[in-house]
Amino acid sequence: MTGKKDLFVPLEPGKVSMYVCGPTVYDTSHIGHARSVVVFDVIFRWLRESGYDVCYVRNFTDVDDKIINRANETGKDPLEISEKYIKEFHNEMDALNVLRPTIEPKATEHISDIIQFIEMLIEKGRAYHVEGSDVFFSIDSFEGYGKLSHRNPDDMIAGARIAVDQNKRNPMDFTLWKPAKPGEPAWESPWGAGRPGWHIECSAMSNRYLGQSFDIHGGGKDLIFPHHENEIAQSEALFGKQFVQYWIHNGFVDINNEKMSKSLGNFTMIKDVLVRYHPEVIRLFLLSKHYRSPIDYNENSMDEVISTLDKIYGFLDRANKAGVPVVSITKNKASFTGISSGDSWAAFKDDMDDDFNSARGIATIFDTVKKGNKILDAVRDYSEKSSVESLSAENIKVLETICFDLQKMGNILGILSQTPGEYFTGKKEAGLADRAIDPKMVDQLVMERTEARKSRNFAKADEIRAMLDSMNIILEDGPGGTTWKFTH
RNA sequence: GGCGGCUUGGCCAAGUGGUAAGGCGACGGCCUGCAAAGCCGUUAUUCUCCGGUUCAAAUCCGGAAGCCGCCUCCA
Repeated sequence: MTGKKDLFVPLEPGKVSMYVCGPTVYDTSHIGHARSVVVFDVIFRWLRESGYDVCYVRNFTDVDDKIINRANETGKDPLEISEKYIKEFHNEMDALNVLRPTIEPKATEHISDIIQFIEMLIEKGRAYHVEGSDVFFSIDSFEGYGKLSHRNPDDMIAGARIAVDQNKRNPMDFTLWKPAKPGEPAWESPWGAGRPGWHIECSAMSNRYLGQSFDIHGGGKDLIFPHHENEIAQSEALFGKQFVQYWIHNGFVDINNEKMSKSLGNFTMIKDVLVRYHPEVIRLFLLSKHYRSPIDYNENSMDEVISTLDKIYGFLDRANKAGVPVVSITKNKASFTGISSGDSWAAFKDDMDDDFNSARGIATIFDTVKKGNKILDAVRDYSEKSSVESLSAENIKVLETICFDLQKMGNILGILSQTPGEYFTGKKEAGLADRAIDPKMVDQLVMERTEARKSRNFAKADEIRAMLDSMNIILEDGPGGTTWKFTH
């Protein structure tokens, strides 16, 4: 509300109530939806990690003009449309390793809450019903209108782009309830059969689950006006107290430096991105910039993030092979009992405590990986046996802490959910499938090269390596033998 | 027209008063038969420009330029 960073103090000690505007389920979700969801997923995870009992509500708008239009276009039932896209949304978010919110309410399941809310607004003189038309919220009845978006209603040229409904007392008044046309989804109400306007559902549902006043409200930047402004007006006009303590708005995802738009035809859907990239690459990318800034989706950036994730898993793999047990914390919490976190985790905590600065958190991950690699390098001479004994007990302990810290950080960002073995095997399989390469053939060539190297026939060895290189395969001669991987 | 934001090395990107994190790339070195990976070092005397405040500014204030978003459905 201040437009600045403020110290976070929840309304109720130890508890956080958070409401985030979810999607209108009329179409496939795009990368921009993914950013919002992933950003708030990390915020949710971090608040929980910080010891708060978090009630996280994210709604589905499942009744709306766009859904009705889509239904008319396809000849399907609106409910069928919304169900289809809710399911799709869930599948994609699961793939992105997004935790389910505490509650995911749907507008259509809260019609009576909405009607009651509107009735109370009318009673208080904050809303009015125009016979044969909509119920409108009267912005003149609410003094603070425009305080979130810093707009003065008088300055806004209402109706500059669309015709103003002549029934409105003030051109800026917005719809709370609108009558249904024949065939449209409708619910009985004191104002006839109809359906809710867009903004009212969030006021009604947040009130239902979080109360008249709650801690955090989030959503995309574009929702600031009019959506969130209108929510404030509705809720504060009715309850007379501050609606939300802290507003969090995430920035947009651009595609090759252009805004996603229908006219440019550059809508980038989550499912398409998931085909191209590992889910954790997508998450890491979405978190590589501060959540408030715009982020640009392009091939170059994605390639960079691939290297990033490879580097982190690469270290875990190295540590694992050197005898430091590495298991995924998300899958195996119990095995981490008894290990305490170290300096790296403390640094990461500072990063995240400062307005959820995931970009800085990722830098801390790099520092941590470097620290670990350094230790492994220092004992490399002894690593030929690649056994636990080659590392001193002290080193193992340090490395254990480093790996534990990394797992904890990964668990907040929603990455490192695989073991390094699973990760690299998965990558290899994806590469093989993409390129239609037979792994047996690769293994055969690698073996031949190993033989050639043994007999010091380096010319032949290099020839084989060049051949594999042309198939985008890179060899790594390590203490445990030669391994290979795809360049991306 | 109104409102808000952004401008940091070749690229990506942290950094809201104390003397420029991190990543990618590039170059040099260690390691290697040669590589790869990893590690070490180098790569912005300077943060779009011009003024001002301050002992001290990328960070605060004023002005200019460029870019972007919102004001209509939009994450």
